[in-house]
Amino acid sequence: MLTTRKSIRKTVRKPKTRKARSVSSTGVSLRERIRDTARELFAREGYESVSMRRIGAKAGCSPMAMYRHYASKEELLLSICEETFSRMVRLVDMARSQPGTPIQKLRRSVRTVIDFHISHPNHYKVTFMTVLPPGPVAERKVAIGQQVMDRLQNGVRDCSEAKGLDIDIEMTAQIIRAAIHGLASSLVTTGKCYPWKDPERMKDEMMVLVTRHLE
Amino acid sequence: MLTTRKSIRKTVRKPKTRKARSVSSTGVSLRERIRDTARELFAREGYESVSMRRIGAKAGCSPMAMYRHYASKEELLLSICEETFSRMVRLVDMARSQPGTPIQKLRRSVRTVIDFHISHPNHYKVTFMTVLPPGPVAERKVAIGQQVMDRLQNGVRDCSEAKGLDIDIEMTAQIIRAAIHGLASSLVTTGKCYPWKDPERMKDEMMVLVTRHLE
DNA sequence: ATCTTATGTGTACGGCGTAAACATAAATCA
DNA sequence: TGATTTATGTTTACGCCGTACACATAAGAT
Repeated sequence: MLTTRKSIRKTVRKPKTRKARSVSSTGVSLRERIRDTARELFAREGYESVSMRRIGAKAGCSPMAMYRHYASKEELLLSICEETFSRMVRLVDMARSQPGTPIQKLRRSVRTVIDFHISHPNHYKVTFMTVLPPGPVAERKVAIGQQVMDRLQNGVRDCSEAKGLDIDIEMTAQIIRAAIHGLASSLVTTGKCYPWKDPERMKDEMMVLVTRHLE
Repeated sequence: MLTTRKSIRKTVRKPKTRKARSVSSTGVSLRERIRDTARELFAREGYESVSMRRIGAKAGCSPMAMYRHYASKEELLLSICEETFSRMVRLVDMARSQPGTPIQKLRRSVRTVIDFHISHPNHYKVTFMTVLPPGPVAERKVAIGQQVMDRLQNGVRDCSEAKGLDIDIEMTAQIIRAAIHGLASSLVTTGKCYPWKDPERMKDEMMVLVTRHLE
């Protein structure tokens, strides 16, 4: 309800409570409305095809209003990516905190992430299928995404240590990551227009394939 | 040497031999120069970050000259994708025509495609990591890419029939495709900036993982 | 009440993709 | 050969784009 935000361009100030000027009847701040609108448009029409002007029109503000909340169109995109990554981290942490053997936890993590991507194609498309031009913003995105990889690697390490396996933990994690993205991108991009044989079974088979040597 | 091209906007005419006007001393037509320049720039800076004006400047022609060879910026991109796909098809066909058992041929195909992607990151980035906005051009791209999938599926079918296996051919091919792209995109995007553990072994392990149940 | 800060709008600029009109070299035909 | 047609280039111009900048005003803080 009381959404507090400090300016993005000025230095940090004492974060006293301050209500946003225009909080709609739904209780959603303009900042969130902009991000939600942008995510939907970016996913449906592609980052570069969507103009700030159109986002503003759909979110109900002037184009320049968005620059009070996001320094640029790129930063707006990055903010969506950050949200996606933080959700992924949360999902993986939850999956690993549930009871089970290390291999069960790892597979649950992988499965959870895949399902998250499939059921949130907008997040996936914007976060993983949008290439933003090389530069500082792109590098920040990579750094943030690394948090998920760290979790994945820890899951593999647990399996390895529990069974005393002699495997390359880093490489195994990277193969799993590649499998997840290969699957997710294939399913998300083609969507319903391509006759996938049985997505659920495909997910299971792929997951088992890349983790079989851990059990 | 004698590069013949008919107009892209006028109706078909009798295709008599006709030399292009400006074939540089290298024997490379303007059309090829534009495509090569565009591929390099698209791969390095991203499709949307590169303007037709800049491509023209680097290729040595006016911006509008390119519209005599490609109907739009999108069609220019599609032309690069077509080139990539046709090379992939050629590579897979070669790999399958060499002697060997079906499984050997399949693995050789997969390995060849992966290596092609890794050693031609520009082609890969432009063809597979550039999302062009939904529309007729995007659909044509999917249709063309299907040719490669057909080859892959045939390779899987050969394995299945040779051994009398009871597997889902279509799904297996799709899993292999997903694995290829997961690996290629991971390796190509992060390039040398990420400390991959041992790309060659990673390729081998992944390839074996997704084809093990075929031998 | 006054001051400060947060958050909105209006206007303007340089760059974009490309339509339209024009120019001319090359090929074809008489 | 000269005339005509076709292929292939340039110039100009239009309507969008991201966003810098200047300004307006609402919401605490004092």
